[in-house]
Parts: sequence; structure tokens; C-alpha cells
Amino acid sequence: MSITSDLIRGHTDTIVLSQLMSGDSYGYEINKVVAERTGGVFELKEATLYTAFRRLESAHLIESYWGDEQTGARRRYYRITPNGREAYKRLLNEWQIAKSILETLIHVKESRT
Amino acid sequence: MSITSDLIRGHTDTIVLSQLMSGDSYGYEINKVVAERTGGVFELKEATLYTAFRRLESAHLIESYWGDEQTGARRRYYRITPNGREAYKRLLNEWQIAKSILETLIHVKESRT
DNA sequence: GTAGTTACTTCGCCTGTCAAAGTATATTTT
DNA sequence: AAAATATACTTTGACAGGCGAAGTAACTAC
Repeated sequence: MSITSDLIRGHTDTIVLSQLMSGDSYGYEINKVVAERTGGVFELKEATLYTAFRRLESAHLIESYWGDEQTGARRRYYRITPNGREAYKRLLNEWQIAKSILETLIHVKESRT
Repeated sequence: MSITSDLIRGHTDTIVLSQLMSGDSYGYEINKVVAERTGGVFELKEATLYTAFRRLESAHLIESYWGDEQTGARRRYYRITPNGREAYKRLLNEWQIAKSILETLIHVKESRT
């Protein structure tokens, strides 16, 4: 696991849902977009991403369908469901909470005496 | 696992080191301070905390010694080492990076076309 | 023809979290 | 005095998410 990736751990679902909020997409593309948007600093590992797809689909937060590409490798597209949109909002909110908890806890307070 | 705790996951070491930056402390106390500082919203589970102590100690980021209480239960105190202080700074920095990566990735961008 | 890119899938290991149960001492309540 | 509560630490075992590795398959470029 790279330096940052275990800090991002737990946010994979949020990242994927966020990408799908902008429109249907597929694994390989999401992977690239994520890498691009972070300037290559962060990337979702393939196995991690496809694990997330399966997890999200069985939770009915996303749905999948095969693309009808005439050429190139087949693509499995994912679409966010209404449930997924709600979950996304909830996750965004949880992130705000987690962030504030962390900011509170990881900065040094004055020495106790 | 509670809602927020898997988002905090991975930051336990940082939280513990941060507490020890303010002075030596022991498990039970750190647990209470963490709960207090977050207004009871978040708490480290005992098993998680003591697991973290063992992990940090074997990485030489903290050291332990028994307190000399005349009364009450014995306490195992922890002290942050110079290595630990460096690690803490590094972890703080990684948090900044992780935070900016997440802020970049979890907010919806304009629809692609 | 073979090396590289696009694209998805499965397997199995690793790590961190945590519920649960246990040990031990001191204090408070009944 | 017995029981309950608080302080304080420890171990065990299970679970979930991340991910390295290896594989499948089709197309593209040299």
C-alpha cells in the first residue's frame, strides 16, 4: 500500500459515486480520470475499483450494462441509481464530519500539567 | 463499525502520536481525552487503541513504562520517541495530501460530454 | 508476429478494526 | 460485607477493504 492510499481507504465508494454523478462511466475510464485529476499522485488499483463496483452494485447504489462498442474491448458501464445519489450525499456529509474530527484530534494541544 | 470510524481508519496512529506529543499518557486516559475532545462523537475502541500501542512500540515510535501508582489499577504509560515525533510530522503532512486528494475527487465536476 | 493498449475478472494474502471475554485493583453503594 | 461500578490493561478471533498477481480477450502499431 502506498503512503496515501491507506488514508484514502474507506473513501473508494465515495470517489466512484462522485465520478458517476457526472455521468455513466466504466472502470478503465474512472481509473484514468482519477489519476488525471490528482496529477498522478493517486490512483485506484484495478482490483480495488472492481471490488468497489461489485460492492456498490449489490447495494443497489449503481447499475451496470454492457456498452455497444463496435470496436475495441467490451466495456461495462455503470450508472448511479437514485439510492446511489442519496448515499453519495450522505457520504459527503460523513466526510465533513470525519474531517472535522480528525482536524480536532491530530493537531497538538498545549501540554497538560 | 460505526459510520465515521471506517473513515478515520488509518489515522489511529496519528491520533495516538498527537496525544503523546502533549506529554506521556496511558490508554485509558487517551481514550477519554479523545472522546471528550470530539464531544463524544468519536471514540477509539479499546482493542483498536491497544493494537495501535503495540504497533507503534514495535516500530520504535513510542516507548512504555509502568507508572508507580500507589493506588488504583496499574497504568502503562507511553512516551513518544524522537522517531515518533518525526513520524508524527510526516503523518500530518500525509493527512494534508490525503485531504486535498479527497477534496479533489469526491466533489462533482461538470458533466462530461 | 509480437509488443503494447484497452478493458475486465478472480484469487488469495495482508492489515486495521473491534466485539467479546477475561484479569486485577480500588471505590461506592446497598 | 457483598455487590456494583470505575479504572486499567490484555488476548482471541472474525470481518472487511485494499491490492499484488495472474489471467482472459480484443484491437492497434511496428
